[in-house]
Amino acid sequence: MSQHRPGGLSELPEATVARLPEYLRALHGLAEAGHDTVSSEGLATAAGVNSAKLRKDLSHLGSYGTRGVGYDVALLIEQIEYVLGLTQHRAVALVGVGNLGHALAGYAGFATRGFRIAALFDADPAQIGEVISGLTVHHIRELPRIAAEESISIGVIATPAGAAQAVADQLVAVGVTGILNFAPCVLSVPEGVDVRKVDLAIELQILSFHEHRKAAAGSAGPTASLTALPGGMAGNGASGGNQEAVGS
Amino acid sequence: MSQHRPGGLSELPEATVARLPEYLRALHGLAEAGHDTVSSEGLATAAGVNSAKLRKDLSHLGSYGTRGVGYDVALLIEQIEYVLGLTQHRAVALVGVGNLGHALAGYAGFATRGFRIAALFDADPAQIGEVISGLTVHHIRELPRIAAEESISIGVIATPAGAAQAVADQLVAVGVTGILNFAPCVLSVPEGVDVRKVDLAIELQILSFHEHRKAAAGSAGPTASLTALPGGMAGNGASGGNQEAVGS
DNA sequence: CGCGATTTGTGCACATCTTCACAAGCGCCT
DNA sequence: AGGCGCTTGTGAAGATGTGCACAAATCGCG
Ligand SMILES: NC(=O)c1ccc[n+]([C@@H]2O[C@H](COP(=O)([O-])OP(=O)(O)OC[C@H]3O[C@@H](n4cnc5c(N)ncnc54)[C@H](O)[C@@H]3O)[C@@H](O)[C@H]2O)c1
Ligand SMILES: NC(=O)c1ccc[n+]([C@@H]2O[C@H](COP(=O)([O-])OP(=O)(O)OC[C@H]3O[C@@H](n4cnc5c(N)ncnc54)[C@H](O)[C@@H]3O)[C@@H](O)[C@H]2O)c1
Repeated sequence: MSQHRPGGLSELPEATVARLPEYLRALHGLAEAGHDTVSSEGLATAAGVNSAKLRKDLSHLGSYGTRGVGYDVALLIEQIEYVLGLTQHRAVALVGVGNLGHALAGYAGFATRGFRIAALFDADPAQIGEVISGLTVHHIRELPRIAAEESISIGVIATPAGAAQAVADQLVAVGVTGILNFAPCVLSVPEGVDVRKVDLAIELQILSFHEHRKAAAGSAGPTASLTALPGGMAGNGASGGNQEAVGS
Repeated sequence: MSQHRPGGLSELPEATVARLPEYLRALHGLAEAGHDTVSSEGLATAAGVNSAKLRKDLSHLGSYGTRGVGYDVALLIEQIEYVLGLTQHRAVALVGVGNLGHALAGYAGFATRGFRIAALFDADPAQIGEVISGLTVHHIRELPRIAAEESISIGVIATPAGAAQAVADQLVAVGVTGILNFAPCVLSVPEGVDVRKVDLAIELQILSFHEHRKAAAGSAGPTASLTALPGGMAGNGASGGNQEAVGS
């Protein structure tokens, strides 16, 4: 047969990488439910995607499905965990144990899904020394020492936006090359460092757009255009001129 | 001139919609810094995107930039807020005030970016009646009454995964058509209801993949292939046969 | 041993998104 | 008034992602 040579990790399409964790979660669920094998259709449903897409995704890993049967659940879990680099539980540093940081520090999903919170950091003297879920909060200035001891590879930033860039710089300085940023700001990092951002407000605003769109479609008919645009005169009088986009 | 007819909200590419909130955040920063106008290059940098992409995105809104000058900051803020439906502060219901829910309930970014937490819900009798950031926690069974009073349009789910689908069903039943789900599970909802999901573990796993990839490239040269694949024999002996994908 | 039922893997066409490159438009300065 | 430099808006090409539809492979069964 083709043998296909899985190529390199670099050849995995980014969109596929983003879905593998979802497949993994679904597979763990299936394994707990006692399934030994699963069809692409079954797994696709559990993961909320199209089955053809799922098959194509899995084929990129060199895929060990069996025609007429499906995929071996345990084997597939192992494959995906390997590809994602989860076989070693990576050490994660969490910086900023405020409102959100406390919740994250106590989150069980860290450990159960391939990670280990290795250390907590903050800059506020009042927080230093506090123990959260068995972990002591260290001053951020201890980051270099602890990063070396624990071989931190991923950093999570849960500080206010104003401090995020400075924290990112410090993380990069101690060798962290993957950052998950909860602060609502753009981080600038050297090439080779990956940043992913989670912003609650952005998610809500995207939902809001769809609410708005649905409402407009309902009230103004299927051809609804940008009705009642704020026009141009509000902020400043300049550039006025031509905003007759109203009503239609 | 072209006049371009902004078409409808429906014509905005989804990728563009997902970036508008980021532009909006950057614009607010620029406004506070005292800028009246901004070039596509400047705004693109502040938002962390390519300037051509930004211009194309803005052109979809009918865009009122001025050649040779740039965009009027205040006007653009207004335009984007209108398109995203933020001119009315939407009412949000938060269900599940555990670890994460507490952090979300106390999050100031809700209010400052176009939303109003209208009510908190939980199922745990121990939580009912508690006041968090000025809001009382209600029993989930009061959802219908309160949803009607407050005209909730968006629901946030911060319950354990096992309860998420039931909560989603209840939200949909009271007319919510936009859901932000923090529970690690797939929600099934009727057509017309939008679900967005935030999963911390998935983000970390994607970062982990890139760490893994970078490490492999470094140690095994640029042509690094899926070295040391777990092989095929672990889960079960079946389907063995042809896993000589090792080394090569 | 062969056949039919089932399910994978993938070629292909289509859709969406990104990026470049540049003409057209605008304001400022002389 | 005219020219110049700057910036937008967009056509076109390429890259990436999606989904259909079907041949190929495998299993179970008679
Ligand atoms: N709370 C939420 O639900 C929520 C949701 C989405 C996003 N966010 C974002 O997450 C971030 C944290 O939110 P929060 O509500 O936990 O804020 P917070 O103010 O409660 O906590 C911030 C913590 O960061 C620490 N800190 C400040 N500067 C630091 C530095 N230089 N180094 C180390 N630690 C530092 C502070 O001492 C504090 O403990 C913010 O950027 C916020 O916008 C929060
Ligand atoms: N804590 C985190 O940092 C974090 C991070 C990412 C994702 N999550 C996810 O967010 C969710 C909540 O996490 P958590 O740590 O806050 O959990 P938690 O157990 O602390 O809180 C869950 C809350 O939901 C309530 N609840 C349970 N069933 C309910 C129902 N049917 N209706 C209404 N309320 C109900 C519980 O009473 C509890 O207060 C989980 O799915 C978790 O996986 C948490």
